[in-house]
Formats: sequence, structure tokens, C-alpha cells
Amino acid sequence: MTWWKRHFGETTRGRIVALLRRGARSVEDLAAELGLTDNAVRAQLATLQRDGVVAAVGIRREGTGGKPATEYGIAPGAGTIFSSAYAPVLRALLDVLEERHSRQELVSLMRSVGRRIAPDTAAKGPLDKRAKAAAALLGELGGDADVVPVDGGYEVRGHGCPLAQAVVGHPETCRAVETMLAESTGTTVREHCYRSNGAPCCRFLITAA
DNA sequence: ATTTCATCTGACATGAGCGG
DNA sequence: CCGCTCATGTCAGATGAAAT
Repeated sequence: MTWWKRHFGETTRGRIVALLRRGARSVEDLAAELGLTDNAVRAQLATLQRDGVVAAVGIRREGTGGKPATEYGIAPGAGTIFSSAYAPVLRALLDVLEERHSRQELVSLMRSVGRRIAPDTAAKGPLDKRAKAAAALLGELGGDADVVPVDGGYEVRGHGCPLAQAVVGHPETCRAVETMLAESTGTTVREHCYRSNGAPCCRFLITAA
């Protein structure tokens, strides 16, 4: 079951999302199809907009006068929340790569992936600022992280791992993140992630380059 | 300016879940 | 059972934007 179905199920929000996945609709359209008032739809739309799931995608003009209706649709970039395919596809891809390549080649591949997903511009300034930028980047990927001063540098400690499903069984995945953080902060990054079956957690030691 | 209709706001009702 | 909270929904009226 996909995240959004688990999250919204057969609630009004879930029904609104299901309708908007089929095409853009106005508040009036949604209210008519759901058998609700416009205000009830608006309340749910406001929540969905706040969560970044839906967005105003256009204007529809009907009749002669009056304010044109806003059309709502699925927010750009929200498409991935409707899919549960990414994790199994990534795991399978890593399985195949592992079968066909040596561990050394796999690590090299992961480093290339890390360079590719790193932002174009690297963070600048003192080391603590760069460490915070690394934690923020990890956060953007879904890995809530803190920065802790340690001997010789800083440690970025994630609460959970954004690639947990891939990391368990393919620890070299962490090398991609390690490289991404090094590229994006212009520092030396060493991963020593905690990889239990239950809940892997990111640990990256950041020192001056 | 007037008209029309979308949108917003606030008050209120209802039902489910929960703890005492 | 009662009281409380929260989510959800309705209703009425106000406001705003665009066409005439």
C-alpha cells in the first residue's frame, strides 16, 4: 500500500487526492463529486496544500462575469509519494550491481552517484557552518539530523536513514551519501553509520579538507 | 458602479476516541 | 456514563476579483 493511501485512506482527504490524480478540478467540482459543501472541501484542500500534496494549477473561466474558479491538482514534485516502487527497484538494482561488480567497483559507483546528487554549489565558511549545511542536506532527503562537536571536527548524527531500505544489505549505499556530503560542503567526510536491521542511523564525521 | 461568483471567516453542530 | 478534545462538516455573511 502506498504512503498516501496509508496516510489518508478513505478519508475525505484521500478521496480528494484520488480525484485530483485523475485531473485538475475546482472546489465546486470536488464538492459536487464528494457530496460536500464548498467550505468542507476548502478546509481539506488547505490542509493538503499546506502538506505540499496539492496545489493550484490553473484558472477556469466559465459563463460571463464573476471571478474565475481556481483549479487544483497534484502538486509538482508530489508524485513520488504515490509510488511505493522506488525502494524495491533500488534494492533490486543494488542486488544486480552487486552480482556483476566487485565490492571495490560498487563503492566507486556509489561515489559517482554521490557526486551526481550533490548540489552544484558547495557550502562555504567555517567548519561548523558546513557541518550544519550537511545536516540540512540530509534533512532535505528525509534524514532528520543533528550536528555534534567531536574531537577534530563535527559529527552529523541522523535520526533514522533516508535510504534505510537500501542500506540494510547494501552498506556501500552510505558511500553515496558520504560523497554527496563531502562534495556539498567541501570538507572531508567519513561515514561510520549504524546499520542494524531495525533502524539504521546516519553518522558522518566531518573534518577540514 | 454594478453584477456575479469564488473565496474567506467565524460560529456552531456532530460524532469518534479517550480517560476518569 | 460523563466531560473533554479533535476532526469534520454546515451555514451565513463578508470580502475580493473580474466582467459588463
